[in-house]
Amino acid sequence: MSRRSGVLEFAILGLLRESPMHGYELRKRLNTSLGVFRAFSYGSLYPCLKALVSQGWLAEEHSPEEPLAAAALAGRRAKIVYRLTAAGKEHFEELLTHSGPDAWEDEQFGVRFAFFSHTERDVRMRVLEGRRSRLEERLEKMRASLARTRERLDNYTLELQRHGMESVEREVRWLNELIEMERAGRGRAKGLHADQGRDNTDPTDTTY
Amino acid sequence: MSRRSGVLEFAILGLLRESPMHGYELRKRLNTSLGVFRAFSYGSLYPCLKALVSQGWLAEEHSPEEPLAAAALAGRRAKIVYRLTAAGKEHFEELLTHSGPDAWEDEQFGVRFAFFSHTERDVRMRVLEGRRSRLEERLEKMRASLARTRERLDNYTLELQRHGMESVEREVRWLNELIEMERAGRGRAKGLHADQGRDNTDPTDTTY
DNA sequence: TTCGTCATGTAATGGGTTACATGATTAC
DNA sequence: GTAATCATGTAACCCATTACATGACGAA
Repeated sequence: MSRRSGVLEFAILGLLRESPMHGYELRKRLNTSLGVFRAFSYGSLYPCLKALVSQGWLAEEHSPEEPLAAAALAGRRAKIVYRLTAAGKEHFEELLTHSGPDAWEDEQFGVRFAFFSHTERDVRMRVLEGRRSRLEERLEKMRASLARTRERLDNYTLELQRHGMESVEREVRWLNELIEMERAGRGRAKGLHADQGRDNTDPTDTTY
Repeated sequence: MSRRSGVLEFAILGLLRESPMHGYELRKRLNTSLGVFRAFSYGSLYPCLKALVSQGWLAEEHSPEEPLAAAALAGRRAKIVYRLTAAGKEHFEELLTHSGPDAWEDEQFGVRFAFFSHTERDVRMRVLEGRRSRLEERLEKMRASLARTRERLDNYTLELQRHGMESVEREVRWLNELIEMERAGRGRAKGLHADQGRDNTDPTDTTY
């Protein structure tokens, strides 16, 4: 069995590294912390959690703070809190440092970046620069294709293309700034995660 | 049977509306004309083409310009040129005007826009405004969620979020300009597709 | 004559959603 | 008491990719 998504797995491990959570909350975080980049449904999440548990990377805790045994006997379905095991933590650390060449592809880059505060500086640089050259390569292809086909495209298609290219160029500039800052020493992240006052009581389902 | 993708189908019909093509070339166009938005593989394309044929929307033409019968007898596999049938054209026109509420979702908007020169002005306006309000709604959610969680996010996550929001804001501004232009009468598209000098002889596989 | 591109196709697999089913807890 | 939200889960399906298989054509 089953369900090894890569991004999803990575994101779950990363979020749980900060603090234990149950699935429902995990999903909300998944769809906000990771920006616009990804949105997962329960149909993906829960099976993946189970898989990670059977891998030994997560452990289930059947809500010890259960409001007492009153309901416990009647097969009452409990909140399941997931927590990263030692092995899981180790595995996540592995994934963080390894970061193969698709760490800078569209699907992965977002999640990777989201956990940069847990990532070594040199790895961060590799990923940022990898991403940048990936985008520059893409830009070149776009420019070439545009030059070849410009005159046989209608204005809307042209405008679409132009806007697309500008988006990519904009991301390149963004990466340039980030790389600059990393180089300058002040990584804009103070170091590890800011762990003050996590309360966990906010409403509203946040799927953009 | 099988393979009804929505976007892919739409794009194929739209591209073939301009001129007949065989699958291979169709794919290249798919991955350039539609900008960064989509990339399809043959594994999707060919089955879809077959399906569209059996729907009666496309017709196959087994390359009449075959360099003569010399090879024709030996079961030689021919280039298959696909052409839009009358029914297909009608169906595409249908799709263009109908444009339900997911015409302005991420998956569809790109293709829709790519064929705006075949689209009535009022439909164009509906789609552009629909897209814009979709994005504004998204922005609001992002802002709200950011306000709620700002202080417990590390700087990288924050930066990711910020950049994500800016991207959306940028697209909104782009839409504003487009809507403005549509209103001003000069739709930036002269009308129909520019049909001069289609030569069809360019190299290089263009998948960004 | 071999290499790169053109050209068409299929089966297996992957990664995800939708829709459904269930039930607890909170707020009105 | 009832509606919304919290919470967990499964099965069926969908859309697309990957890997593979096949072969023609042109240029070096």
